Amino acid sequence: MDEVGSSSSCEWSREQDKAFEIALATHPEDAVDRWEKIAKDVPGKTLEEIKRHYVILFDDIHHIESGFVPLPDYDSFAESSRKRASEGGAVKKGSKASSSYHERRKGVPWTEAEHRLFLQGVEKHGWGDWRSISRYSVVTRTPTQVASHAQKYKIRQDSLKEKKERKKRSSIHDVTYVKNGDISPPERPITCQSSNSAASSAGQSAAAPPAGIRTLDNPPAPSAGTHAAPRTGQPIGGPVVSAVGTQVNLTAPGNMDYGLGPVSETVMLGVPMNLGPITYTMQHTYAHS
DNA sequence: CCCATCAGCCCGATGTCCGT
DNA sequence: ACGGACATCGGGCTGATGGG
Repeated sequence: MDEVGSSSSCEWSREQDKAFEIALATHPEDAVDRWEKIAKDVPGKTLEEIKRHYVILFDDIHHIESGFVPLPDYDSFAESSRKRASEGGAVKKGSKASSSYHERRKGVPWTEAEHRLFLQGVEKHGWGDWRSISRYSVVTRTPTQVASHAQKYKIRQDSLKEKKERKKRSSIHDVTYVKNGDISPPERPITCQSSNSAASSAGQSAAAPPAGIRTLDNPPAPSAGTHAAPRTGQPIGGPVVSAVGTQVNLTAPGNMDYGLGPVSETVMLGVPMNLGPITYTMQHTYAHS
């Protein structure tokens, strides 16, 4: 499995990697002639190379999950955070993380693809079975990471329900109309302010049905308003929209949101995929060094 | 002992305020 | 109008804890 970096004959460019991942997602496991199709989608790679790459990838993830592979060298991250800390001056409030050598790893934002897989995994394995979800659905994440993501996801959903009709952060712009001299904020701001909170609470409630946890069943209606002023690097709108970070390179409908309905159940279950900005290939490189 | 859950910390991004 | 400072929020990671 250490061939990734070493076997120059089968060097994979970033583009090829991406094409490979997308092809994996496009052609489900049970697809007829799956590998032929995938090979066709990845320029410059033969069927054999495709298969080998898949095995390597799968192996890597398995090894990483199993803890056999030393984690990527996060020293660079640690270095930068250390630098930041020192630049910022005082170390923050008695952080127990001040165990000098143990710097917190920098988080890799969840991609929309991962989150979709997560939702599918929940659907398939049930809420709480993070291990199975990690193993068969979101293979790019450890059970712990899945659980952590789920925790935040749940909190997010709860808060959305709780705050469906009120903004977290008040603003003078919340006042958008006056009713019979009674100056009161509207049930929900009409402003198309695209702050996370606004977009997800106000915007979402305007555009989508009440955010139930199972958003797969709750596709938000298209809303020009919420999508009008996207925040850089953030998927727009939708109940779970801010659960994930940045730049999703999926070719998807314009208003694709997390948990947005008809994700084909056949899409990529149990297949390593890292659409979006996640640089797992990098991690594998580490793993193979 | 393993795993799930919870709580808290940390950091980056964004919104708002305020001085110029 | 613009830009900096500060406040707030969201998301990811980690440690503690409890249950099977």
